[in-house]
Amino acid sequence: MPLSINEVKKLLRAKEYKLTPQRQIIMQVFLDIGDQHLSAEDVYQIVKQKHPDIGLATVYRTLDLLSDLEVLRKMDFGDGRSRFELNTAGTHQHHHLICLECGAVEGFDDDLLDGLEQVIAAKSKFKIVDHQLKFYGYCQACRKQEAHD
Amino acid sequence: MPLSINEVKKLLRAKEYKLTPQRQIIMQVFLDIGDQHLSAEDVYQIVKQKHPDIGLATVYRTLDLLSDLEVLRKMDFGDGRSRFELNTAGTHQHHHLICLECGAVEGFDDDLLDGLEQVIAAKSKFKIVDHQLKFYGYCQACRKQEAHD
DNA sequence: TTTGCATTGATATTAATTGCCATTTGCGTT
DNA sequence: AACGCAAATGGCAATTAATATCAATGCAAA
Ligand SMILES: [Zn+2]
Ligand SMILES: [Zn+2]
Ligand SMILES: [Zn+2]
Ligand SMILES: [Zn+2]
Repeated sequence: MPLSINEVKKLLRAKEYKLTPQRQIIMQVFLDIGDQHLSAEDVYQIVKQKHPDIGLATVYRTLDLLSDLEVLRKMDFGDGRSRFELNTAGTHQHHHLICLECGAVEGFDDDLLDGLEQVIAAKSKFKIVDHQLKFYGYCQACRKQEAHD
Repeated sequence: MPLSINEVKKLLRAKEYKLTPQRQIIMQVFLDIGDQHLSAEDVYQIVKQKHPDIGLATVYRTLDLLSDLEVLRKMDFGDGRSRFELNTAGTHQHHHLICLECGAVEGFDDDLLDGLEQVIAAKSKFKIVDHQLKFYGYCQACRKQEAHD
């Protein structure tokens, strides 16, 4: 659970990576922005405001690197681009509600599935290490505007 | 639950669509091939063997059309392309195991989540209409070759 | 047969991501 | 402080899935 840049630095060092200024800048975006799901382009636009000389390729590389370190979590909500968020709670407890109307994504943490992995593992030959649960529906704003009930 | 071409024809007719030869050929791939998850390119390659004059665009269009009719189900397993499968059992009961080593995908049907939607809906402001559950791990073949236990 | 309209197939286009490579940077060693 | 070198960067080309475009085709009704 990396809460600070220093903890990220330790994780990088442990795998012989450096905490470059660019990596620090990109990491800071996620530490600042809170509970949001950003695409690579999102991050690029935010970062460019204060650091116009950063490259898009570096953003992609850094997001992948931080995902490998499990500092970030790479997700796909079906809109054709990957999205990234801070991996604070363990992956297992974090799930998503996705609005079919406007695409809004809301995260929530719950461990209701923890027992389920063993049940599934017993029925199959898989060694399960992770899971991902997404709910699709209509958010409150869209429910008010259209008749989705 | 469309088991036959005729049932698909009815569903198409109900929405003013025709069962063209191309659509029938593409649909037949899924009826023949059983429990697999095919990309548009996969379908295109299979279909081209006996019908070399079919176009890739038509494959894409037909897969989208059949997904709209809920004859097929469009899925994403994180390998950068959409995959399609017969939508026999309801979507709600169909889930997937994905091998992190070789990418193999295994489907299984289970209704263990049916009660969960209400629990989540109660905690959030979403009107939930669907969900998707994926498990990640290592398939039997990969477990034998590498030490993943 | 003629007209209208959905469908098709070839091709161009879009958009996210990755690959490539010359240049720069961080950092340990002199 | 200057050096050497691998790692990292930035700009841009290349790739790739998917979509858009559009002329040609085919079917169905009049
Ligand atoms: Zn919404
Ligand atoms: Zn989230
Ligand atoms: Zn495997
Ligand atoms: Zn399946």
